[in-house]
Amino acid sequence: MEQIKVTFPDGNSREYQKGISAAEIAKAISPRLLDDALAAKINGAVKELYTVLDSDASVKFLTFDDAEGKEVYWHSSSHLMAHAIQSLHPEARFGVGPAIDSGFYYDFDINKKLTEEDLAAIENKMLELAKADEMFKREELSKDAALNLFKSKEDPYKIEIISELDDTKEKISIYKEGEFTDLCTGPHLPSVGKIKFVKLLTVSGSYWRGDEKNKQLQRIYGITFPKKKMLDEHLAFLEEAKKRDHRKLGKQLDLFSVHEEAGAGLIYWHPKGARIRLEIEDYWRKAHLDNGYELLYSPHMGRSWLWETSGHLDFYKESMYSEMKVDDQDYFVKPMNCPFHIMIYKSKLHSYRDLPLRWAELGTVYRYEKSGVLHGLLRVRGFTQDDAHIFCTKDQIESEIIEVIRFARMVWSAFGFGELKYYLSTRPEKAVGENELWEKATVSLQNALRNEGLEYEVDEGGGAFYGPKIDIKIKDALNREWQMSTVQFDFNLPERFDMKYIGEDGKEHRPFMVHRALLGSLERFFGVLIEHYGGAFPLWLAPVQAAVIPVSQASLEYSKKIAEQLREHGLRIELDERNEKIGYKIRDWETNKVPYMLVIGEKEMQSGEVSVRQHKVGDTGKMSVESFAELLKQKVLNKD
RNA sequence: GCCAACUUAGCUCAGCUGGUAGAGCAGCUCAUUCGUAAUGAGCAGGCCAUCGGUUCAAGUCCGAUAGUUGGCUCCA
Repeated sequence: MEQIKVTFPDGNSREYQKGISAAEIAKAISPRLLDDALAAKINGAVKELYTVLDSDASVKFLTFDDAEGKEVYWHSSSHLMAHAIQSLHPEARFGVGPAIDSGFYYDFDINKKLTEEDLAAIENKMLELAKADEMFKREELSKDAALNLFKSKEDPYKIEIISELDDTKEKISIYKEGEFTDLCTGPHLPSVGKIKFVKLLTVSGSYWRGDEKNKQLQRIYGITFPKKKMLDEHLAFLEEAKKRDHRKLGKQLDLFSVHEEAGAGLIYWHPKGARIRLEIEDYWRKAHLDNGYELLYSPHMGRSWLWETSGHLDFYKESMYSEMKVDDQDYFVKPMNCPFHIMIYKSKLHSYRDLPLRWAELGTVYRYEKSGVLHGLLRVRGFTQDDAHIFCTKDQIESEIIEVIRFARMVWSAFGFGELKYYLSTRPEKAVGENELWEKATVSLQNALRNEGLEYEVDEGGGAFYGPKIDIKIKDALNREWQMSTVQFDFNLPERFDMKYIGEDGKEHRPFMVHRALLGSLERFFGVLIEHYGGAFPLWLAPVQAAVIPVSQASLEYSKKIAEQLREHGLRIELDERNEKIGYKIRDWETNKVPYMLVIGEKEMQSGEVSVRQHKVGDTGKMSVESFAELLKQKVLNKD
């Protein structure tokens, strides 16, 4: 019998009989591996465990610990859910059901409007079907055969998908699992029995293919796990995320509000929230001034000429608020700051010696967002961007981009976000600007990332029509990713506004323009920050840095002096004058997540010290007022 | 905008199949003067989101409007 050589990820290789399946190899290695394995990566492609090997190959067994293993697991779970829905509601027709980053969903068309209460029944059915432990059987078939199959099942969505496939290019395959057959590329688990723990999370409407012109289907999101512990941990994570919800904390800590009577999606910053914003802005301004930026202020509205010239009235109108008449002229509230910065640029003739210009503004813009997408601070209709525009020459773009990336990293680490992810988006099919410009700009973005030694993902064709870009995502304390920063070239606006500078050669040249936002918007950033810190802000941002708490009225006068003394050090201090027991007041400041509490009673009056209690830590002993002030000032300085 | 759920005191929530509203916290007053996560008593607080309908009777049922929440390609 012919032998083949199989190489494993650790570099070792072994000989097996030709025609052996991946599952048999796993079994030969250890029964435990066969048990844990969900699929196999054969020569770089994820395949079913029962895949047969006919020639030398590299094989990696995928378990639930691998991202690709999870994907197979959750994708198979979506089939299982569809199976359960079909057996409970035979009239159901199915859309698509992929695995997602955290679980899976399936879209389907059924007569009944499902509510969250119906999910339990589907969950139970899934567990029941999983017990039957049916295999996922793959079959390949021609386009006609596939069409006939789904015509017989009267499933218009699958028919639509198949009719767009080309079976001369790719095989059309279906998977059967017990009674349930689905169009699918796979790969899948060997059998549904691997799916042990199920939690269906939400049911919602979703348009067929995400297009609101199409029929709205129902979507169920769910997640599954092989071990109970994993499910429990996931549910605990969801619970923790709920606790940190910025909308909840915003109310609880009196940071901000939104008022339906006064308009949805518009944020009111309360004194404590505004205090935090002020600290953010102060840091932001100083950082920009220290890093070669100039700061600008620009109007909140502009005449239609501006928006016609910029092109916003052509390609951005649906996100802009309607015009208002001023002296019979149409004015628009700004959705972006860029045209204003360009007007400032154009207010005089520029020499190449002026460049680069780095102009930043905390610019408040208003954009129409559909009512259904508004979400606390994260998706709003009015917000302040930490916007900047860089105007430079061709020779400067690379160093400018390097500088922006370096600056972004510095700002993010100041706010406690060390782990960033970078995404480079290149030229889409429809684009303005010459190829050479795109090439040059894209290379400069690439070089900037490489220069900093950063890993990045490339989204081919994912750039805006006016230029390539780098997006930066941050990871918060719960490991969730947020897209925050963006650095975008713009080949459109300099052209439209006919921007120029006089070069060394005495001739007119077009400057390069880069849009750049780091925090994105202060509202959204604040929301992310609240969740990242769970409302317990670091000292330098905390609206109240320390509360001075007299044990009884007897030490009130002395406490007042201490509070005053600390305020003179520039610290944000509150004095708790309430006639309550010490335990009550401590509890109150603890729940308000104030970093420090100073307990002042008879003993402290005698010794002239303060008793320091730290949030979440507890009593940390006595020290002098001055050394406490110095400690705090040092921590503020270090953004500790 | 679309689908679903939701909207009751400042906040968090009860209020069963229709019979005109309840708790805790917060607030105010009084007593207490207290040593590291809730002292006690009392008072006050609501056009039950808004508008309309069904009914002898609506917080409760129906409809509309506004808002909130979860979603609306992470592509078989």
